[in-house]
Amino acid sequence: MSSAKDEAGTGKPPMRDALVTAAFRLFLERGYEQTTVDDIVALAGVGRRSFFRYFPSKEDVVFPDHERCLADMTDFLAGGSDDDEPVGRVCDAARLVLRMYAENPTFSVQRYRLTKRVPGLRAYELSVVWRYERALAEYLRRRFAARREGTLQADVIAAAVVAAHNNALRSWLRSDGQGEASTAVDHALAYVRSAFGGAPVPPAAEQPADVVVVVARRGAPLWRVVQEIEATLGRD
Amino acid sequence: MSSAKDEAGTGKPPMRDALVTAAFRLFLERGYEQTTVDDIVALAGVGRRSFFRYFPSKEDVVFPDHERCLADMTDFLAGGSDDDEPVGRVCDAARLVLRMYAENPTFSVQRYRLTKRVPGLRAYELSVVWRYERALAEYLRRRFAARREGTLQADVIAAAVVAAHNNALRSWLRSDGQGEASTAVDHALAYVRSAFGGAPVPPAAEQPADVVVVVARRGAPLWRVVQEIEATLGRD
DNA sequence: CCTTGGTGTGCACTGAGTGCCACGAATGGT
DNA sequence: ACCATTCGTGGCACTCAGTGCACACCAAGG
Repeated sequence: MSSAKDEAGTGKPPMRDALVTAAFRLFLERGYEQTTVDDIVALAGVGRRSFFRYFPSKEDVVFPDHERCLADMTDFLAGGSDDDEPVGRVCDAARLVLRMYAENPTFSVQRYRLTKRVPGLRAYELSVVWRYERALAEYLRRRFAARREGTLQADVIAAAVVAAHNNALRSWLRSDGQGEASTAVDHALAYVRSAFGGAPVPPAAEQPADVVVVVARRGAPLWRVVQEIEATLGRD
Repeated sequence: MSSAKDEAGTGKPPMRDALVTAAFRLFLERGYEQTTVDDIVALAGVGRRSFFRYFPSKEDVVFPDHERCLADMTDFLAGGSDDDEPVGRVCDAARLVLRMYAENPTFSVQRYRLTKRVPGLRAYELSVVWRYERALAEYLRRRFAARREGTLQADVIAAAVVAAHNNALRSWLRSDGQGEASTAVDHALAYVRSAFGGAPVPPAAEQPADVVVVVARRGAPLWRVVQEIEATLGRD
């Protein structure tokens, strides 16, 4: 029904947006589980089959823009240079997600209230967040390839960045999107950076590191280890 | 069918175990998605309705013991005293999960291979891990209630502990359960503790390690670092 | 004997998701 | 103008997970 014409300027399919708005209208007024896909397509005036053409599952309609945001994040991480400080780069990547949420505050708050109440949506959100975390961790693994504990550090730092980001994001969502979201996230990410500070990346350690890692073979002479530590730590 | 008697000593229902073994036999030989619940109950020789009496969903049969482990973890965290160092307590709680995996190495490895290949099971595992992480975070939030950034630190540290634990656990699972799982997890958790200000590395490892990693915050007193190294390295 | 109560089972139903095919509207080549 | 292809869409039937309900069985106990 209605127009088969695309809106000028955007190449976006209007049907997809119609499904999202119809779905959220029903989700908000009668609940997620009480709304069937048939209800959504009836309200949107489209066939049931078309719903699953745009969204592989009913849960996907709740997170319509995350696929795009994930692609942006991977592009952002792939586009950096090797001179970037890895942890800072990952924090900037996390800010992309925040920006997406901040673009539609009311929508984000509605979705937050929905996912908080529906266990199935919380579980689905976890898989979405997990993909972001994996993207960050894979980037850090590449950057930390030279380190001895590179994969461990990459996984832990990625998890910490995501947790800090989500902590700030959720507090912003809980306040109905009042205030500037970026300041809270900056603050949370600063905490992570203070814990994992710019680590000593071997080739070019430009900025001073907060943490120094020393690896010693068991049986190595103690004076040699102390000498090594004093050289890097004692200067502070 | 079969015995209606409980096995002496254990109050476990035998039907539940029969369903788990039947399910895994089919999952391994023809895949998870290619196996229906009807197939499982047919092999186990029970009614279809009984499956859902023991497992709320098909995915739950893959993680039959996590509910119990989560209860153990919350009990463990609730049973501590206020004198405990919070981060260390949380690390010990994480070790409970590792212990559960290590109790049945072959089963754990089979399940790992399964969850790695099936996206639906990976998503379900995320929700399981999330509940562990929430238990750790809630504990830390209580312990950090006095701090100004208590909830942030609690969330970030819990996420880091879980990530470190999972990193070590997965590397152990990838090696078919060879070697001692606890050493890798101890190592990974030591990294997290070093990053978040707890004591550098409190307990000396029982097994002799080939390398000793010491992580020190810049600005920490040198004598303290040397003392820590001497305690672990010098004893050899 | 007839109650309870717990446990296992059969049946019918809802709803998500899929495969297949048919229809109509562009598009494109001759 | 004609046919052929493609694409977006809708309709139909089907599988399968999960649920509600009722019934059968078996214990203990009046």
